[in-house]
Amino acid sequence: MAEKTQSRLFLIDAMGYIFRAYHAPMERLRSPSGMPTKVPFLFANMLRRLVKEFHPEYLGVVYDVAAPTFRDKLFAEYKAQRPPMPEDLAEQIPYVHRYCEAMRLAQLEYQGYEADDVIGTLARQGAQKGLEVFVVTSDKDFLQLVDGHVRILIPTKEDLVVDREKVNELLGVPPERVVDVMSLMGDSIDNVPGAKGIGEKGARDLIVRFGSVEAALDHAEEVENKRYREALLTQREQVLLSKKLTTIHTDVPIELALDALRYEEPDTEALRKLYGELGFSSLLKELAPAPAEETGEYRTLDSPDALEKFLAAIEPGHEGALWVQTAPDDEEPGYGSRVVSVEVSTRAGTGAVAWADEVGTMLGALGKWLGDASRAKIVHDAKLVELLATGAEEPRLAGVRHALDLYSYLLRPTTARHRLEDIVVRRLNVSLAGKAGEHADYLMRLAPLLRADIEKEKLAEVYEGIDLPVAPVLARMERHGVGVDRAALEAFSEATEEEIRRLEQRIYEMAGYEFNINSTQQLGEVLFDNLNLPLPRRRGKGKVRSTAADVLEELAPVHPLPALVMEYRELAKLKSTYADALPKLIHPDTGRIHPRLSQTGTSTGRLSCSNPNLQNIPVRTKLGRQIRAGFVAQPGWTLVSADYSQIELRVMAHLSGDPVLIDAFQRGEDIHSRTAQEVFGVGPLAQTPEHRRIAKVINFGILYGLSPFGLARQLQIEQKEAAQFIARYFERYKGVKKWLDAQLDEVRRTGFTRTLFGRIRPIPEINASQAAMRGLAERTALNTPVQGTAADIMKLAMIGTDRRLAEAGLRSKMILQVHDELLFEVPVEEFNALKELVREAMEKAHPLKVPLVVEVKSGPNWRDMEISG
DNA sequence: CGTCGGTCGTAC
DNA sequence: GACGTACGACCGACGT
Repeated sequence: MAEKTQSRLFLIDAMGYIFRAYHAPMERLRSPSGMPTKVPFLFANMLRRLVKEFHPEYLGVVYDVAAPTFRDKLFAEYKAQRPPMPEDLAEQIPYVHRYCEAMRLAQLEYQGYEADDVIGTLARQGAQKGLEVFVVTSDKDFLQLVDGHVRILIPTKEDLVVDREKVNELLGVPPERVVDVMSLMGDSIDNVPGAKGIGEKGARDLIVRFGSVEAALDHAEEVENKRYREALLTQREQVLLSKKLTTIHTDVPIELALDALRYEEPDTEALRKLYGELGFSSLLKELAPAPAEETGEYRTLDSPDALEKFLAAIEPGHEGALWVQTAPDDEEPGYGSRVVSVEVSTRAGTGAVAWADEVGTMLGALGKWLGDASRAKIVHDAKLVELLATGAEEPRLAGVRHALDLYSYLLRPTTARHRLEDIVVRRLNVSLAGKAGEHADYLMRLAPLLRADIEKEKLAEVYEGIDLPVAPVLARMERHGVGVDRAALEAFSEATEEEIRRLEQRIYEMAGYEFNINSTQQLGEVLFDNLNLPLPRRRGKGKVRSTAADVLEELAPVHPLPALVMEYRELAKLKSTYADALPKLIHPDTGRIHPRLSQTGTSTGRLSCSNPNLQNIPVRTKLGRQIRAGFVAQPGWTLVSADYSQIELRVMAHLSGDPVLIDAFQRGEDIHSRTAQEVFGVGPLAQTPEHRRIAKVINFGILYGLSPFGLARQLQIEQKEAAQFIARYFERYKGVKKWLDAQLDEVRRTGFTRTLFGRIRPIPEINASQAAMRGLAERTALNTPVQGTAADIMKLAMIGTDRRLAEAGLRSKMILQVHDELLFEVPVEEFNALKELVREAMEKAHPLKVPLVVEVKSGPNWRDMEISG
């Protein structure tokens, strides 16, 4: 440890920080109970950083008191325009206090004095006592306090320390002149008027020239700039008043009581409780592990027989919890994961574990209970239990009543994680101790809590009717997997490798040297520094200039290199993401790929797919479609694809009730052509392909909440023209416009969107103060009910199709879902039966005001599919 | 040497 | 800034 020369005193401008934190863009941050928490969170993080980096010996947190101060008397309007504190800020402040208490920090407030003056006074006194003083604030006013002993610490990511020199750098004047500059500039936040017409630059120049506000006022006549001169001549009183308001007093009659400010070890238990309550899991992790808390009685079932007896002893009608434990290094268990133990529980506070040392015997013992639908079960991940604890044949898992991952997802679809550990921390504010049997115990404890929430939020129907019943369907899809043609993918990889190398050489030659084409930074240097190609306006928001496809496309007419890079990128993408990656995921036992279809991976209710993601296999370009040819049916079977035609636009027709849109779909019209007719007023016969193309872009854009800007960019037209198209669209589809407006209204009021089936998505950003964030929230609020309703319908179709397949005794297998498409692997002789069965199941999944239309195709692989019937 | 945010590109 | 939802490869900065 370095020798300490001087003790350090930190004075924190709490209210200043709190206001800034409140305006930080983290609307999502909420406690498990739904209260916004960004203020205490950022405050805690700021202090954590500060303690870690500076090891303060003395520290005080200074607040303002809600009482009139001398400034109020001095200037009635001072802080007058400040609106009353927003409710969602006020409710967070007590938690800052609680945090400070838990940290055992001194909290200071003095009746009748503002935090500024208290801090100023304490800082001076600290300096006089020989302390090194840091004032933690982002308020520029405080820069006037800086001297040899007092510095300002601006709490940002890098925690900027401001000394005399730095003040000069920031404001262009030394600390003694800060007040003068500020009182000319004014401060709209603190309602310090300043001089109208003089901004930061003007203020600095005037003070540098004249030395003080008074001198500048006295020599106003000499100022050449007319605006400044007039301002000084006409606003003398206001400027002098501003100076009084800005000046921080360092002579408040208070006494620095150092002993009270000594930094002490925090009260870990209080912190733990607070972090748990607020859902600060990252901070919680940093604390020492929770003391072994009142854990249940856990025991070991040391034989399959004992497990069977345990399960048999569960009274009919009584719920039992089941946890399937996979290998600890298996972060995302799925098909093929190894089961190391199973845990069961019938009463909160108890749990029993059975170790699966003999593969299969343990699961065998479970079978009877698992398959008995009259025995209600509580599990975490129903799909995983189905996948790992049952075989391909009967008995399957039956009688699942509570699936906690689905509960968690339905309640908070935007929360990143829904692991049992995460839910335990969120709901019960403890972390698991790692004891065998504990998982099943917590399933029992949590199930009634989450179930109550589900009912309160009116989510039971979507749970019972959609998300729970689709889980076993997904499990069977994962288990069956998808066949791939390894040789075809490897051949593709080799062929592209050669072509990629040729392209690389040509690119290097053109650039004049070798570089990493995959690095946007290096590519940017080649294009914009060396070749001096024109920088596209306003692209690239970081330090790296954008080299995205649309930028390269714009550059293509100027130079041949961008086109080569685009070609290189297409090949490199196909090779690395698909051709090389897919064969690695072929399962050694089955020779097939078993992607994970996640039911809790999206905010809208869609599925997501990973390991690998088969929902983004190329289809647009000819080259890309070669990858698609790598997905094949086994001999004697065929692939069948059934996709919904325009499902999202149909959903919007239904939700909005727009008569024109409904009419178009009821007549079975080409919807893009109809939109072209509505927007451009040209009938189908007079339409050019261009009309329809634009109409198509508009139709899709509407679903995403597009702006004139976005439409103009995509269509390469003037923004004004794009705005006309949109206006025209809404004129013709008035019902759509009305519905979209009503959606926004509702989300602004409630903070939630809902799909047709009641699935919710919280959108707290809808009332954010930052326009960009609010804009995104608004578009999200428009898109989610449409996308989510379509997803719900697709899940219903999957449930119905799965049931009909079983009833019909067909061997055909549903193997994949790609949002509006279902893929099946079908014995050729079953094809005709399957085709009608699927069409029926999908088109009748749920009746809407418009028909749902399904197109069925079949073929030997996923590329060469032909329409049939 | 792992983690993580940024950029890019694929799908619907 | 500027059109919604995903997953994943790659780079490069950062921390150990």
